[in-house]
Amino acid sequence: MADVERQEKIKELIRKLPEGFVATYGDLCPEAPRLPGRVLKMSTDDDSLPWFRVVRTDGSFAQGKRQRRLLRREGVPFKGERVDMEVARIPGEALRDLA
DNA sequence: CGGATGACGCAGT
DNA sequence: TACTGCGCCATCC
Repeated sequence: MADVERQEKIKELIRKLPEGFVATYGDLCPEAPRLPGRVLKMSTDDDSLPWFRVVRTDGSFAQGKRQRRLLRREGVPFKGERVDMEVARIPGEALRDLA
């Protein structure tokens, strides 16, 4: 089942996200940008997943103030109401290189 | 089993 | 920057 594989890999990548940094849905799964979102939604009970470190390409995020608070608390750089992607983003490739 | 849905991305307007 | 349309894929109905 390649489908499950893909979803597990996404979770795996999310777990690698360091404090203070973020990745986009596209970074987690380029061939299906919507999948990461589905995965997170399906596992909102999984505490091991730093879901708030996953944001959109333009730096906006899906979980409003709640997510903003968690990000700021980690020192993630902002640009207005959006994350400063130039500084905080960890591209998909780089993320995979992290052990 | 076909169509709608969604924590999306991207190009075009 | 905002909104639109289209593509993407696993789930839902």
